Amino acid sequence: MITYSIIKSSKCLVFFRFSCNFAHIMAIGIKITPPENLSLRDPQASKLGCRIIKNSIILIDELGFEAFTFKKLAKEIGSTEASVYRYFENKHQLLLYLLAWYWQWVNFLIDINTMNVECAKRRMDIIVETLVDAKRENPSIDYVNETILHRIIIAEGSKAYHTKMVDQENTAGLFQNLKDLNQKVADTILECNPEFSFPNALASTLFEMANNQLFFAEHLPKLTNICIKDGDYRELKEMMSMFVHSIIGTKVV
Amino acid sequence: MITYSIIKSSKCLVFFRFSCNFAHIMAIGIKITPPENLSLRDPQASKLGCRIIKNSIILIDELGFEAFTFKKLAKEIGSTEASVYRYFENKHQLLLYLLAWYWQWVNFLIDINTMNVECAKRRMDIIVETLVDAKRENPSIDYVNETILHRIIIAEGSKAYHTKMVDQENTAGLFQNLKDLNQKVADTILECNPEFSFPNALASTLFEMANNQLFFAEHLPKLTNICIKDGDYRELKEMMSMFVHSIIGTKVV
DNA sequence: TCATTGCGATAGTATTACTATCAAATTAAA
DNA sequence: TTTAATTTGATAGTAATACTATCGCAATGA
Repeated sequence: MITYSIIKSSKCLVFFRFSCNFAHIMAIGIKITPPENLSLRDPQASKLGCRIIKNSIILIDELGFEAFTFKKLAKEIGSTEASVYRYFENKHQLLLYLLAWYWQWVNFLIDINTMNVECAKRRMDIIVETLVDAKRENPSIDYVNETILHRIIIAEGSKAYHTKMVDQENTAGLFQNLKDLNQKVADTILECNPEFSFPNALASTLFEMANNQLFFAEHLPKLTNICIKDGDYRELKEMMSMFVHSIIGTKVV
Repeated sequence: MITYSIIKSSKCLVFFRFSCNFAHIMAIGIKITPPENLSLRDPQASKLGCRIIKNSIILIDELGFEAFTFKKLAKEIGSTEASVYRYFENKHQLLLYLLAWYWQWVNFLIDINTMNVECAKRRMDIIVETLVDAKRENPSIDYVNETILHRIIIAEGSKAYHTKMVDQENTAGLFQNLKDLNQKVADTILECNPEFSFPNALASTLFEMANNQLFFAEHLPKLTNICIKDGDYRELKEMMSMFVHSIIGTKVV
């Protein structure tokens, strides 16, 4: 369950005064809390912890997950390796933490983006848009750059579960946020067509598809027909929307 | 271009005598040749090279790619780390070699499985089946266990391109076999519906989907509706077939 | 103000990911 | 069949990684 809370800040209040359009209400904030066993202590509860989060996102994006080390991170934030290890057991746990954050964040974005949208087909399209382009920033948390985090998800996301510890980690609940997100999308698919037999499989395919096609468009263009220029993701959104509605045989109400 | 050749061996000739059904002609062999720059020297040209291939497949499957090292491999085959390094620059290159092998192998399997099948829709279904269940073994090469290799592809395949060197490696042609395979599937999609706009994107989605759904079925069942028991992949094949034909709007001729 | 906790500093270990060298063994060429 | 070239095994060594352990100071909170 996600809890919503209004964050107070002068900047946000200004936005409130100028617009009632959801897309501009920057004052809606959310406290994201990855599972407790994804860190040795809550990084959001201390300054060092927040610096670890913030700079690990930047550094993983910059170096790639393989070349990223706690030593380099410590140097970057002017701390020590040992201090970083007090927050996370290892870099894999840190990656899982960031992913859990992201999954929860997308879940929240879907909630606010689909709020008050009656038509299930339209909600499905909004979900696709959100998966492809989860770029809205959370104004209440300045130590997470959602745009860079999204790049990490695209490039490194699948490494979260492609390990020998998957089963163990899954049992420990470390993928709960991903499963919640999957279920939310699956439920919307079922609303489009209650007879559809594979809602969860389609939902997970959509996640992977969004990330992979973005990755291919940039790095292996022969594997896609999508072209992304100037941050315009419309082509991918339209393709995915077309795929989804073809598969589930959405009937427009 | 793949070259086909008949391999002679007593075992294979026996099969020849008993059956003319393609599924049982085990005497069709294929020499698979990954790009030259995927190894420092051709491992298939020496005994040690073949032992490296054979046992790296077994060991990666056993330990997972992260825990797999050349030292452990050397110990396994009774050789030395330095000797393994004479064949492959590092374990990432070895993984790429194995994947290139696999992609070429699946390409070949699609060729023989769809041989003489006129109907494009039927060929598409055979492609889906082959992607999901590339389990036929190549009798002419005993140092590659295709079944175990398939497990590696499912568990580690995406790590091939999720690195900071993708662009460089792609320029060097290391993903050519994957792109060829993708193009073959894309061409068949276009045969089903010449108007279809996203053949390559759908093809790459099918590859990822086959592997991911198999992985989820085993490790993260909440992310799929597919259930695999006793090696029966029919449910996945049927789901994917349904997805494909819904998307491309196949017309049965 | 006293106890706890967090942090920085330093040290140390086993493993990883290589590179280099040399001699013995094997293979290919003459 | 001898010679030359190549391939391997054996050993050594290095820089980096992935940690673990200890200590004392500083901030915090009860």
